Amino acid sequence: MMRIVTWNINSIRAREERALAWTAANQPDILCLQEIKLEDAEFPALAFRGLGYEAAVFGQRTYNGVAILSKRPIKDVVRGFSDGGDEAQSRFLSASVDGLRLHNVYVPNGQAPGTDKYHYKLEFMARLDRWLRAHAGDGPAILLGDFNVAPADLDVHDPVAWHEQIMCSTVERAALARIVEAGWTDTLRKLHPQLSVFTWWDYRQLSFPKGKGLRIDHIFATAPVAARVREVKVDREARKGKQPSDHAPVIADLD
DNA sequence: ATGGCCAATTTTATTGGA
Repeated sequence: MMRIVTWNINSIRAREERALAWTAANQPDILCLQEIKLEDAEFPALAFRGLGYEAAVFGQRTYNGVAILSKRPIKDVVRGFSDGGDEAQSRFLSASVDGLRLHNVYVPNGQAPGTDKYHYKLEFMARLDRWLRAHAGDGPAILLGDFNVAPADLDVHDPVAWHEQIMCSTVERAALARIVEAGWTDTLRKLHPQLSVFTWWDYRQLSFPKGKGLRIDHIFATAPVAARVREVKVDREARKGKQPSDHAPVIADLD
């Protein structure tokens, strides 16, 4: 059994204790974090080492930053796309653990359709698509993280209210579909085709207690890995209590 | 059984998140 988790932690500094306690309790083999919001040197690697984890970090202060934590050795780390393009934002970290390739991504939010940030988001997704097609290869791999896109109306608490809004627009969904169609399986949807389940709830307006969420954090896998997936779930417990992240962890258990 | 934005910086306002 192998447990792989993605979690937008929304500042590891603000949530270090919470992240450590959750990790100790849930024992992921691999934990991929987004929005760590600090530089590599400030990442609490020692604290995670105390729980038995190695860390690969592609940090950035204030915004962004991604990390991979693993019980087994992390190899062949790629920080950013290293494709000659803009690396001003730390949003992509790729590495191998026991022959399994992991691609941890934090897609830009995009603010609102039509804005500069929206176009940046679409460019980032096109760049991710190109990078994966060029470098992902055909071995066992997982693509996971905060994609900031709800793939379908089933992933939205109120599809009418969110119609063509950020994270739900037709163009964003097409950009994600373009990435996925290269050979990635949405592991949660494979196991739960009709389940309404969310991974993010706005801090405002009692969104979490009211169930007003979106499914924007995903774990995709290539076919041989997807065949090993036994369960995928969202840990809503982690969204409760004092000072939670606005995202909940998504957990995939593989044979 | 979940709770009325939050985190970081530019810090007593502003920016970005989603």
